Amino acid sequence: MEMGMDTSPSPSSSAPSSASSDSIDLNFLPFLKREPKSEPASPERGPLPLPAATPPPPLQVQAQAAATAASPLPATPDLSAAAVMTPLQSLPPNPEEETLLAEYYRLASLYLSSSAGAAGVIVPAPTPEASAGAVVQPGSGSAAKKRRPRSSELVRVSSLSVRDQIYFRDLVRRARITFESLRAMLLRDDERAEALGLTGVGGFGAVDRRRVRADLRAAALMGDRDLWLNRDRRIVGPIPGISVGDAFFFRMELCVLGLHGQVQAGIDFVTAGQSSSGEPIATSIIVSGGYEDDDDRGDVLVYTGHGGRDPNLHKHCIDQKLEGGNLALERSMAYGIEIRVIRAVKSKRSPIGKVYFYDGLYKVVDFWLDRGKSGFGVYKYKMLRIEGQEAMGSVNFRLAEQLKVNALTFRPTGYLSFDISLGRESIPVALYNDVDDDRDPLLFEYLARPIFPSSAVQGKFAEGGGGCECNENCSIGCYCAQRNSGEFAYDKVGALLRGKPLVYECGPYCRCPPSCPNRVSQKGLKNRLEVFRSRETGWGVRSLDLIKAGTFICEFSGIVLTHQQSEIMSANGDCLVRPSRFPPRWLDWGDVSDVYPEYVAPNNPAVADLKFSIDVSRARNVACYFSHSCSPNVFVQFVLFDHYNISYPHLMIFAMENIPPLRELSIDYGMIDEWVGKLTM
DNA sequence: GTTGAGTCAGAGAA
DNA sequence: CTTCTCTGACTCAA
Repeated sequence: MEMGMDTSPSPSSSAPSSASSDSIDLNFLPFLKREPKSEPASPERGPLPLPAATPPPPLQVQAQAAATAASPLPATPDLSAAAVMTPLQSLPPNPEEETLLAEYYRLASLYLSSSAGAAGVIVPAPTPEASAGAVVQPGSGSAAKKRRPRSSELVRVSSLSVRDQIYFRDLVRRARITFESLRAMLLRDDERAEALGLTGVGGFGAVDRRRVRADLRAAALMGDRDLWLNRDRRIVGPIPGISVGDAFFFRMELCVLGLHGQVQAGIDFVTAGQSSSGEPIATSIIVSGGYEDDDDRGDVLVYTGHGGRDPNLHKHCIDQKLEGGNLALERSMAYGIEIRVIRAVKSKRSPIGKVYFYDGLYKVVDFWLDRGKSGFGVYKYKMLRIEGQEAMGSVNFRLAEQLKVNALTFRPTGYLSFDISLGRESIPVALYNDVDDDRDPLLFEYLARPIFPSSAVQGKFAEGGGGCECNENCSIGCYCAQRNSGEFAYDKVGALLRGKPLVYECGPYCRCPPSCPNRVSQKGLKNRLEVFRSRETGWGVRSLDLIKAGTFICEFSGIVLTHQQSEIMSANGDCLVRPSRFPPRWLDWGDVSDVYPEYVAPNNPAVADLKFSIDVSRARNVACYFSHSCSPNVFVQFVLFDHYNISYPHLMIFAMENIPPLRELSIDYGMIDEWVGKLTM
C-alpha cells in the first residue's frame, strides 16, 4: 500500500483534513470527536520579513567557506515557498473576543467529550492482540514504506488565536502520548519476551541481548503512518503547540514533533539547495554540553559549530569548516533569523538521565573562528535570547532544585508555610504568596486522605474475594492482575501505562509487600508541590520536581458525601466536587489508535455510575487548588485499593504531559462549579 | 566509564 | 528533475 493511500488521519496538516474514511471509522476516535465542527482557523502565516537591505556582514573568516557564501547575495532572497502562503490579513487581537472564544472552546470541549462518553466511545474490549500492541503490525504494513521527505517551505507561524493555541497544544499532546505509549508498550513487550527466553526484537535465534531502542521504534511506527508533525513546512520561530519551558526525554521525540529535525546533529537547518536564496538557513540548535568550547550563560550563549571531531572520541582532531550547519548559523545571523534553542540538563527523573528543555528563541549576534581548547579551529556563535519570552525550562529547573535545598535564600519573602499539610503528606506542601495578602489555604484543615461515609465502605474492604496471595511482588496471572482484566496498570517505575475506567491497586488484604509495583497512588505524594498565588488564576499548584507524563501526582481529598447527603449539602450552597463531572480525560492517556486503528480504550474494569461528591468546604488537600483548563496537563483516574466499593473510587490525579518544574498544574473540571469560582477568584 | 547499534537528513552522484 | 548511495551527526541502553 502506498503511503499516499494511507487512510489514517494526518495531524501534520495544519487544518484537519476531511479525511476520506474508507476503511477506518474515524468517528470513534475520541480526539476527533472533540474537535470543533468548524475548521480551526489555520495559523496566520506570512513570508519571512527578510530585511532586503541587510547586507551580509563581511565574513571575518575566509576559511573554507562554501562557494555560496562567497558569492554575492541576491538583494532579496526569494523564499518563494513562503511567499505563496496566505497573506496576513490579521486584525489586532481583541482580548474580549479571545476570552469569549476560550470560553466557547471550553464548553465545546466539555460538550463533545462528555457526549462522546455517553454515546459509547468506549467500544467493546480490545482483543488481547490489540492491547498487547506491538505484536500486531500496523495495518499499512512495512513493505512499501516510503517516508515523505521533509519540506523546505520556510514559514513563520505567528499570532495564533487562543483557539488555535489550544488546537495545536492538543495536537502536540496527542502525538506525544502516542509516542510515549508506543515506547512503553514496546518496552513491556521486550520484557515479556525476555521473560519467555526470547531475546530482543530480533526474535527467534537472535543472540544479541541488547534491545533495539524503543524510542527509535516508536518513532518509526509513527513515521510509517505519517504521524510526524510539521513535516509539510519548515517553521522558523515557535512551533505551534510547543511552549517555552516544555520538557522532552528523547531526541527522537523532538524529531517527531518537528522541533528539531536532526537525530544526532546539534544544528538543524534548511539546506542551500532547498532555500531559494541558495543559502542554508539554521532554525534550531541543541545545547547538549558535549562541546568543550561551548559557553552557556543562559541568556547569552556561545555555541560551537559542529564537525571537526573524531567520531568515537569526543575530541577535535581537525579544524571545523564553514559549511552545513555552521554556514547556516552564520547565514541566519546575517538575515536575523531567530533560532530555537533546546538545552539538555541532567535529571534523575528522566529515563535517560537527562531532559531536553525548549528554552525559546535566540538570535545569533556574532560569529568567529577561534582556536578551541583542543588547539584546532572551531567556529563560535554568540547568541542572545530574545526578550519577553516565558522563563526558560532549564532555568526553572535549576531554580527549583535550589528552592528544594534552601527556599529562603532564593525567595526571602512570600512563604506562608513550608507545609500546609502539617506532616500529613509524605512530602511537605508549601504555601507561597508574593502577590497579595491572601492566606486562605491556611484556614482549612488539611486532609491528606478522603473520609468516606461509613455506609459506603462498611463490609466493602474484602469485597470480591479480598486480596491476592502473592508472597513476592505481584505478577501477571495473580488475583489482582485478574481484577485489572489481566494486566497491571503501571510499569515498573510506577507510571500509568494507559487510562482505564478503574484501576485496582493491591491493598491491605493483599499478601504482597509494600514494594509491589501495583501499589502506586496509595503511597501518596512523590513530588514537592507548592500552592501559590498568581494574578491570572488565583490559587494554583506547581511542582518543584520534574513530573514525567503518566506519573501519579496526588489524590483529590475531602469529606466524601453520599448521593443523598450531596443533595442536601448542595442545596445549602456548599462547595462540592462531583467526580462524574470530570470529563473522561483518562481516555487519552495511552491512546495509540493513530498507529493501531484497532486500539480502543479499555472499558474494564467497570466503574459504577458515580453519584457521590466530595465536600471540600471544611477539609481539603492540595488537589483543591488546581486551576481549571480545557487543555489540561493532569487528569483524574479512578482507583480502588483500601475498600472495594466501585461506587466510591478514589480520585487520583496523574500527569498527562511532562510537567516542568514551576509550571502550573491544570485540570479539566468539566463544568465550572460555583466553588471553583470561589477558589480561583 | 565505555561501547555499539541505530536513525535521519544532507550532499553529491547517477 | 528524480532517485540512489554514502556520510556525518551522537544518542540511548547495556
